[in-house]
Amino acid sequence: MQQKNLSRNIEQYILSLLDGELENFVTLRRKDLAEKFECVPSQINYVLRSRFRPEHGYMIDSRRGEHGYIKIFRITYTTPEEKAQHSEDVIGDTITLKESHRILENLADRQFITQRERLLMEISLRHEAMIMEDERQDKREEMYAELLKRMLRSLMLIEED
Amino acid sequence: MQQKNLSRNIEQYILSLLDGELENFVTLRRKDLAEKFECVPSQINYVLRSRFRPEHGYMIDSRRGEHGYIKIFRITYTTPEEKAQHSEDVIGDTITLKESHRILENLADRQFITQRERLLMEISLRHEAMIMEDERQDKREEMYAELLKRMLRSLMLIEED
DNA sequence: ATGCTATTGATTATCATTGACCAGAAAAAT
DNA sequence: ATTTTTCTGGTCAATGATAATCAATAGCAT
Repeated sequence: MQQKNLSRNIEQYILSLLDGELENFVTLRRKDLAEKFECVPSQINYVLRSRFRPEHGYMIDSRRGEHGYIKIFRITYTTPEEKAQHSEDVIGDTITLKESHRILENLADRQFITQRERLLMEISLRHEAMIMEDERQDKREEMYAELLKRMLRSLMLIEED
Repeated sequence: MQQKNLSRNIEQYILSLLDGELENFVTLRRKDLAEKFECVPSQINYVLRSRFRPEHGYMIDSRRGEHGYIKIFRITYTTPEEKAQHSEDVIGDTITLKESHRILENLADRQFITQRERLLMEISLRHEAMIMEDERQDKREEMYAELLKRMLRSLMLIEED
């Protein structure tokens, strides 16, 4: 019997635990969680792997055997520089448009950026991709104009944040 | 048997869903929508691609597999079309970086855009300018990464407005 | 006739669930 | 002190359920 939105439910549960904590981490047992959600233990690993990695803003520490545990940390930043560095780490040296989209989605979900800002960045990336395709050297100013127009048009049509 | 105005009907349906929402987004399933309109699922992708891109003021999040979904965000207002038109008039068909800078400064002063948004656009324009200079065809992904990093780093480092 | 827009279906990619098997730590047995 | 057992959590591959992409047509407006 499959459950509905099992992964999502487990994710929400973990997040609620974190919110309830004074600390920025929560400790739990894989076995117990699996029992609570009536699923196989490896389901927990799947949720952690797909939703609680550093690129999502979390880190995991765990231990096996007797008194085993899983400890989930919410990554916090003390300085803006740390935040910036984290973004750079997540992006790496190369990135696809698809990966960019995923990152922006995540940042917007976590409210690090507004939807407007996300929109701007999506547009810029797409525009850049478009440019790289047909490689014209001249017409630079037309290109600046086009990009700026796209961005402003989008912004003008939306509400303030 | 092809339908008439299929894409347009789907577009209208999605827009009506968005209008009916208190939120600025709507979640739907591609499969269901395709069934409702008695068309192949990929038709939905066509509609999204041709009418709900970031350039149109919309953004899409989606997931595949079990409990997959498509989430459509509306960033745009329908009303201030004149505002957008005004921007386009001001920019014209060509523009220099210097002129762009002045326009953005002015827009920020008048609080049509936030300082963060202005920054994003300045960065995109400069980056685009840089790209056009040395004309390399490959290394696209490095370029996306570089632009995105610049934008995010900048956003993270400035104070909130 | 040409070029843009729309439709379709085959193929590919991604997400979620499950269970069999692997690895490590502590307790128990020797 | 060493070995064995037990009690954890981790990894991986198979499967099924979606959504995305791509290329081939078809329709339509100019």
